[in-house]
Amino acid sequence: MSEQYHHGDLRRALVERAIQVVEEKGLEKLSLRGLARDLNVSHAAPLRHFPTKAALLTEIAHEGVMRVLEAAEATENPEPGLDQLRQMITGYVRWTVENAAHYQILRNPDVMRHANDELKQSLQTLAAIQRENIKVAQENGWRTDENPQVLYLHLLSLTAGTAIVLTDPMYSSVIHPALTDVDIQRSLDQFLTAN
Amino acid sequence: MSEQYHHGDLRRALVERAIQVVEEKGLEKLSLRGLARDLNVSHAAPLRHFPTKAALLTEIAHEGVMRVLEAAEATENPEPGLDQLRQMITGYVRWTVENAAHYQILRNPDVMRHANDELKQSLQTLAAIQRENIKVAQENGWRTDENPQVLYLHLLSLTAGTAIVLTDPMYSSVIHPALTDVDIQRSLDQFLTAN
DNA sequence: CCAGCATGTAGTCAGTGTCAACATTATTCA
DNA sequence: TGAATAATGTTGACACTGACTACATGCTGG
Repeated sequence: MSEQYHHGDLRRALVERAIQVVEEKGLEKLSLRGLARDLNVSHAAPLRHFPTKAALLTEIAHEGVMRVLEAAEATENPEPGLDQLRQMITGYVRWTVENAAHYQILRNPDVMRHANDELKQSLQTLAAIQRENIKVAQENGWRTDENPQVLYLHLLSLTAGTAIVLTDPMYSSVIHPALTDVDIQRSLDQFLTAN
Repeated sequence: MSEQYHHGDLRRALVERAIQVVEEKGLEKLSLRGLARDLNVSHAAPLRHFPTKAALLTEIAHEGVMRVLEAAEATENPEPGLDQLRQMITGYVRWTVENAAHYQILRNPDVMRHANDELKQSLQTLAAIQRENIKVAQENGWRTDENPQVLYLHLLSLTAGTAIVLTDPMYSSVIHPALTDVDIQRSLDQFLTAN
């Protein structure tokens, strides 16, 4: 058991501690050297696992998208069509609310500027699933005469927007604190149940 | 005409150059010292106008919210009710698309963490106007039996979400490039025209 | 077993935000 | 008007950061 020199799984520890730091102190306060200190490791050790700070954030973002994908796909008894679409949206929003800090890293514009192919690919996959669900819902009679592109834009805006409104400090002072899960679901359903 | 020592209106120049830098190079690359260099002024001069970098961003954010407010209120022939609501949403989204860099600063979580009362107040004003417009629309027969809180959450999510989807690089690879203003309007109208 | 690789360390560099001490210009009011 | 004072700008410093290099240590497979 090498207690001192080698950490064990520094790579993993960096990712987890980074998310924790963003929760506690905000993205602004996240630094590689700070992480190194927290993990009792020299200031340059993180660079052995991530060549750059942006690479660390990219990895975290990629992991976030994968988790969102799981959450959006974790539908119970997915009755194809509108029901599946509904569960997907709800799953997405639920994950972002429960992982607000992780989600904040994921939607940092500077992360996307350095996005690697892996991250881009996972975003494409998420988009494909969303488009497919819209298609199936339309085949099952939902808004049959609406342009799928328009429906996709609306779906994306509503899910991302709801996630942000519920997690971003910018909106916390403006959103009624007594908002319940039922209210959130009702808001999302405005889009789904309308004909 | 003091050409050398005094700048003239350094405060204003800092705000404008900062927005420009974010457009050109991203928020990540914005630095007070860089701004000072660009404006041919010593590295500490900006601190005479903004005690901290966060204060500069806060000021820019505040100005942004004020402009959004104008854009959201600039309704032509505002027929009270749904029409006014519609024009407000469209104005908001249009401004964000035309001022994507400015909007990006505005919704930086780290800005909100250091928000001053002025900024908070302007956000409250915007929220009040949105709520009021919903109330009037409901009084004029739109979705009369829906909870106003739910409608407000939905409105906020849809406008913010649409703005972000259309301006954030994260979504540019996923949104169809041939999306027209008409498509965007149709997406927003999903919420408004439904009964 | 030991050669090579993965991982960690120490030292350094340029760039940054912020502060304090000082310099210059603008403004106010006796 | 002119001198005190406020506003604005400069210089120099400090601690912190991301990143690079050279070196040290531990691990693993031929």
